Amino acid sequence: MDGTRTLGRRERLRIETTAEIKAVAMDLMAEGGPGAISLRAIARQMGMTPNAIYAYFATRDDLVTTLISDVYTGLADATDAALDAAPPGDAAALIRAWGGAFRTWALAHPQGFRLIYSEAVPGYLSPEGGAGAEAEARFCLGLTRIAVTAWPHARHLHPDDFTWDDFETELLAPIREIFPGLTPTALALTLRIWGHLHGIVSLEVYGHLRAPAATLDKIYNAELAQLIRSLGIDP
Amino acid sequence: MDGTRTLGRRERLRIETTAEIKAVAMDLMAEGGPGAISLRAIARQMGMTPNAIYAYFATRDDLVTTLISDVYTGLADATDAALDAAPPGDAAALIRAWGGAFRTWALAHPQGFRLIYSEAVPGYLSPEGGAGAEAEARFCLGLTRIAVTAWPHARHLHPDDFTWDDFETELLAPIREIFPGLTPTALALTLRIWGHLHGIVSLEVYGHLRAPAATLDKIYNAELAQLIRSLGIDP
DNA sequence: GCGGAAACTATACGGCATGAATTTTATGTG
DNA sequence: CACATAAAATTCATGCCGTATAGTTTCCGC
Repeated sequence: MDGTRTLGRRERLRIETTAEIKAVAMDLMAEGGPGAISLRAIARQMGMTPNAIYAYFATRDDLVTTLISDVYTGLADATDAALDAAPPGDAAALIRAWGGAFRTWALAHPQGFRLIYSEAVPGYLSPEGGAGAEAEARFCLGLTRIAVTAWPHARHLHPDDFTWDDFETELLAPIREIFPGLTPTALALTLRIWGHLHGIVSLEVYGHLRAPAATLDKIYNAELAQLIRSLGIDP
Repeated sequence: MDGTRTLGRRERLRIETTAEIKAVAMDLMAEGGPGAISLRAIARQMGMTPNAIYAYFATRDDLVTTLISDVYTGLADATDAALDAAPPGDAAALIRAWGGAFRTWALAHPQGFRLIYSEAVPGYLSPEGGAGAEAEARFCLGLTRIAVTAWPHARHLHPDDFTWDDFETELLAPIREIFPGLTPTALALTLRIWGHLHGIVSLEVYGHLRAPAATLDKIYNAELAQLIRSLGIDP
């Protein structure tokens, strides 16, 4: 029995309209930034009354939360796919794949980047735990995998300053289950690497790095190269 | 003759009111974030009509631009002061001073950090060249000074991949005048270091780094320590 | 074919930035 | 001191925004 078979015209329409609302919202965001997402603009675009949207999303914030989740999922999909396409044991290749996918995605979806990382929607308050929490966890898990893969080469280069007490156990448990070889210092390193790449890409996306595009490519490649070196991996 | 002596009551009041508008706007931002900056809220707080503010700032965006400039100036003052208080030739001390001042300022002024780095004001569009451009230049100049100071130790650790052609000359000229010893690769390194620290602090300010405050301190200190090591400086 | 739910519209309220016109207020000058 | 003038502030209006409430249409399952 096919589950979708039982969908009546009603629920099919509902799904399609929901998708259209999100698609129009994404379009508005793509040109105009996250702040351009408004129920009235979406309704105008769709030839509807603003209030009709309330049949699909309880509030504008609910819609934005869904968008953040979708967009972050897209980012996590991109980095995961890059990781899957790289040779699993080759830490340098994993770094180049993940790092490249991250920046490529960010430059292709600058407004999406702003949406998920800078609360750029006027009155929006993200729900507890954050909007794209699940996707963000998956996104970071990829980076953690890299750190775990590289750790045998890297551990002697980094002072072993951290213990598991430095992290909150409820967040920790699922990660340690997936990566039994993870150490506290490797986790701290993971967060720092995240920061490095996030920072460079973030400055680039927001236009603070006033250099030609080709130079920004070189700078990011230099960053990845030094990251690989700093993890004690042979080029 | 004292220049301020010639100020009449009128201009003194104007200056005071302008200052009060900015102060109230800062207060609103401190509790409620950059998005809470609204002319009506400011006017309410001051017991005025919203339109009265137009006598002091042409538009809300003008006010925001001024605020960004003020806030960024505060950040640049903080990092400059830290740099001035450190032993000039000691690159490791400069890094710890600058990096520490940067993060300390960001944690003390999280909403200011959001204001200057993430365009979090609803419909705000920053003018050409960016709002806090002068302060940002000064802020980056401090970091450049560190890179220049450390470069003799660091240069053999970094492949010399960059040339002056990689950067735009009009932005470059004033910097090269201040730092005759600056090389293109050192400048690229400066931007990358900016990215590293910006990214870690940014993730922390936005709550993406879900770890206890003490751990975040340790992570940042580990970052500064590794930065010093990666520049070939003895501890 | 009929009851009820889902989808949608109409109207309204309060908040926002801002423009134009107007009144109030203070200043410098005759 | 009185008055013209410019600055400061108010009032009124327009057009955005989210969203609450109430009413209407449409379609599905029984």
